[in-house]
Amino acid sequence: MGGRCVHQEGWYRGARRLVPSSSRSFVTCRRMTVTASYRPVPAHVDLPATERDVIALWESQGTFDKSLEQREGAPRWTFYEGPPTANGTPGVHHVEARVFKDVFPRFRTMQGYRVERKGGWDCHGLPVEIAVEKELGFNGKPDIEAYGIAEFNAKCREAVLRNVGLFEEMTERMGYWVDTDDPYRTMDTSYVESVWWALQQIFEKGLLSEDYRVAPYCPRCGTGLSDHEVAQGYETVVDPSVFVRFPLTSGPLAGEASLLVWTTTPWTLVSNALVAAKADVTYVAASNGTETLVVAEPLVEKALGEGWTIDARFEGSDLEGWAYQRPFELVTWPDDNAHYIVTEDYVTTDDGSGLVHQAPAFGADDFLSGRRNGIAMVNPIDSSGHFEAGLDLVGGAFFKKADAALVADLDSRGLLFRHVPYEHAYPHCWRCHTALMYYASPAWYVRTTVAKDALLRENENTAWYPETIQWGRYGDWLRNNVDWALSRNRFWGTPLPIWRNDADPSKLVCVGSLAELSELTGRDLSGLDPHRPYIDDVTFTRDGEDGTYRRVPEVIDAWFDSGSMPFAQWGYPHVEGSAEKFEQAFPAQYICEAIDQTRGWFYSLMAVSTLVFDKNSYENVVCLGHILAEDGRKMSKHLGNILLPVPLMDEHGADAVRWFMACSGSPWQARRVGHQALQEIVRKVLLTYWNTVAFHVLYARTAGWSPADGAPPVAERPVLDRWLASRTQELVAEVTACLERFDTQRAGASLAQFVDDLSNWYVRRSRRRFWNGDPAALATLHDTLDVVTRLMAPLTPFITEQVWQDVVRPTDPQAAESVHLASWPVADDTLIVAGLDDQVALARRITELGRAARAEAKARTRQPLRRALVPSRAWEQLGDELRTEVEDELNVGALESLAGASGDLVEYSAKGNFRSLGKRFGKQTPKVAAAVAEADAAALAAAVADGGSYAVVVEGETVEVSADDVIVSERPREGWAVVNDQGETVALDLELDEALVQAGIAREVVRMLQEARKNAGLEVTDRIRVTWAASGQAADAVRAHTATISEEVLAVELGEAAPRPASAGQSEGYVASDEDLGVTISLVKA
RNA sequence: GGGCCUAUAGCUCAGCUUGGUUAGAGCGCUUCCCUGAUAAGGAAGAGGUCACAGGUUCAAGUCCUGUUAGGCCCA
Repeated sequence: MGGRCVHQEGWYRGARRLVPSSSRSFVTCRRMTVTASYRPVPAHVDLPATERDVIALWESQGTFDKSLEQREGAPRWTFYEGPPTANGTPGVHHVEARVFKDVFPRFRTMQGYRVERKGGWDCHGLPVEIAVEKELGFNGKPDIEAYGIAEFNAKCREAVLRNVGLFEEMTERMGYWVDTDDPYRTMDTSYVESVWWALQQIFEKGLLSEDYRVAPYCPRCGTGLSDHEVAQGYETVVDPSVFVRFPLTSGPLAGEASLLVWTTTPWTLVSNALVAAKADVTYVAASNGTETLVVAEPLVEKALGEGWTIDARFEGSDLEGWAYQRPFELVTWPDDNAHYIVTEDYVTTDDGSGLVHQAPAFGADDFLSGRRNGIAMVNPIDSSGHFEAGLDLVGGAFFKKADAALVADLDSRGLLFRHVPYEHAYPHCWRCHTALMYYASPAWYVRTTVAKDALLRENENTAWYPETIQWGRYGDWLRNNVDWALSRNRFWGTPLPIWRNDADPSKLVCVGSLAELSELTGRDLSGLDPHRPYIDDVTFTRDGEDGTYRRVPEVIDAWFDSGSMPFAQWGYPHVEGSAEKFEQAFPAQYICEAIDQTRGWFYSLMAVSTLVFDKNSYENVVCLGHILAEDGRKMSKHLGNILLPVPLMDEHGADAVRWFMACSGSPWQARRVGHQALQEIVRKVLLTYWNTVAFHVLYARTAGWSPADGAPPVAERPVLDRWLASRTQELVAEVTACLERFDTQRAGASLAQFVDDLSNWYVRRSRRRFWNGDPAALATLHDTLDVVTRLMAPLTPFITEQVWQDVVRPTDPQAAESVHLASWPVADDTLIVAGLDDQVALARRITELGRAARAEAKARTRQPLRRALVPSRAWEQLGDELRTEVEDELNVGALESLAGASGDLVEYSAKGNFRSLGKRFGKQTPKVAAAVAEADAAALAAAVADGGSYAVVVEGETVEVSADDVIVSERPREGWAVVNDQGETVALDLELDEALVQAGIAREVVRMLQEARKNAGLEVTDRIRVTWAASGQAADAVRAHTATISEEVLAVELGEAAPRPASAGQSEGYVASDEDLGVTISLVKA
């Protein structure tokens, strides 16, 4: 097999199975084909500008479409796009989720899967209505009705798509590949019909029903809210908290005492029906000399304060039936059954007085208690949240605004015991921020509680990232599942497709499509807009039945729309071909949103598909933490700390933003995004990678080398090549494993470390070989860049595409036309050399120590030293090749073993290796370690050196220790610069002779000339003519090293002469001089 | 009141699953070194009660319990 073999196209080759990579390796790459060479690459790159070019390239090549066409017939990896409501401008937090929605589909596509990415828009719902209302200056439902539902909904339809353009711009700019040409839209007729079909399924299972319930209700919006909407709207507010006297009118304390009742909603006192006590709590009648009050015993002090004496005790159950005088007589009560004490389990003694005021219309517990006790429903507040106009004191007042007047009135009548502001979290409408009422009204429910076991089962089978959500936050929510309040008394939503017989309200028909409706009505309604108000006009009768069927007025919760997207995006089951599409793409392998969707989309998806198909619609769900501003707070206009996504990407590049989202910190955690973090990514990751590419291209072009020219097999290349090849394969395995478990953080850390090693170790150490155009080095780096480019492609699709176009594609006719059409690398185990990475790590460790020793001895690196000594074990492990690397790096003549030095040069020390000793000796570990430390280290070192063991005595017992049990350090004695750390030692021989000094000077001169070359603006390949002037030792040194210096600086001539005076003839040469060195040079381009 | 998450250097964060000798990185600061790709790189220094208190263990940043503080969610 020929060809450049690192990447190979067609890992998936169109057959209906996955074909793993063949065993082609990049060991031998010889091909006779003449290949074009690398495209020139600028050393400095403008990343945002490059990204715009790449976007244009993708556009012109149709790359995204090709990434799907190429996988025609391949196994699918299904992704669902959670539809944003395009009802606002996109923010940086949208980028976060979209990065994750892009990375894994790209990765899986490269792995050979077909990953369809159908975009979608959430079109219905209150947010849209609110925005339109605001635009039209409306203030509630009556305004809308006056305006006309048809016109209003037309405005909503228009508003929804108004910001789509902004989302599309951001989507394109960040490189998120999603099909925005053919998105699903929840307002489309086919989508609505799918939702109807699902509701019909649920209806037929008896799980869709109407009930009176107390539910959170927004009086401004005039609709009930679902629990997950309520969940989003808690706000901390200060409410009046009042303790009120309810004088007793029956029972043993009648006329003598009052109940003390606590509430934070004084406006509900108008509708008080009952007081609840807890049966098994002790209540007391307490007096302070002027009055007697009844409270729960544990709360006496908290509720009443000091100075109260207890007159009598009662069990809660004793209180049952005692009547009291209600706090307000503002509303007439229809019967006599009210205003007495009942017992309820939900009463607690945590807060208040242990006596709870109940108003059945305004609390869930109150409602159930009222129903149990046959209490009439008294509700003086209309659906807009205002008290009935005719009432005294509060007539026409908005419920929240009535508190002050009511409290003042209680006070004036002597019923107010105490009034303190109370700060608590109270639910508000998540869109309009109006305080919610808990309000009894009829509503349609999906009986999700019936499916609770199935939901728990499906959750068990779903993989959550991070997994704590599964049975933590989300599982908790499922276990406390309540029925889904589905209906909304609104306008812009999927109409609830239930028609009720007006003669017999128990007769209901749930319609699953316009076709069914056509059949029922006997006229063709296939072209009907299924929205209000048109659908409201559709009525029908049925043979043999009296009355007319009319649609119920409600629309449904938009969350049900989004939860239906797995099938509704295809119009399933009505649209032709939708069944096949649905079956191919259900369930999804992957969805991803931020954590706020636990009770939103994650739930609605799971609930809908479990109810309809008895199966969850996603297998893996990634749940992201929120993005915060640089100051650690939420981004908000109010705080002025907003970063807009497109400008942010135009400044730093989308790749940097993507890398931040995917790889910086933990994605599950709330994270701070800021300019500094992004700049660091650009500098440390992206530019380091780019510079390595630029370096490679520069020297490959200089040498006229291209991959087709071939190179020796990897096994025959120098050690650093073998190391890099091995490390690259390990990187492939590591990054693949990380991405397969959705761990972008670790994948990013591995890649960043690799790029750093590549640039700052491999390339730096191998520069000389690149200057010389060594095919082994060039081939190694080329193949590595090819692999790492593909590994980085899902994370940073732009810069990798540019590199692909500059480096891989021009040099390989078989290369895919885009990196995103290339196949994912598969680790070639045959290239992995066991232990090599450790050896190289040791070499790097020793150079580190050597540098430290030089710094300590103030021996600058350019001054060659005769030799450095390292422990014998390290010396052996390194081998010849790596010893040479270390010698070069440290600028020493030779790296020698300490063991070879004369005996008194080395001092041994030994200490115990706790990890090893601990396993063997347990409790005795510290004693054995102490014995090792005290032993004769030289003898011990000698004994264990050859795999032998050494006996130490611990509390009279002899214990054998071997090499693994101890850490032996060798430490040279005086006259040496020594750095010793954790068993590794480097000793430098600091003695200089004339030859070394001269070599040092020569190297200074080289350095000087190189700098001069650079300052003179020469190309790296330019030859030069040099003249120099120096005296004494320096002159001797230059003379002695003329050949070396010339070679190093590409001088065709290096003559000793008086340089031209600086004042004259500067145009003919570049002059530099170093006073410390006593050398002046002058150079001209040859 | 309940659930979950977090607490490690001035700042941003790894490390905790699987306990091991002297707890790391980057940014910032100081002093050096190196540099014919680099907006880079390297060495040294300053900077840490690994939130606190118990416990398990020969050994705890890591495991267990409790507490405190912050965050998110729910009541």
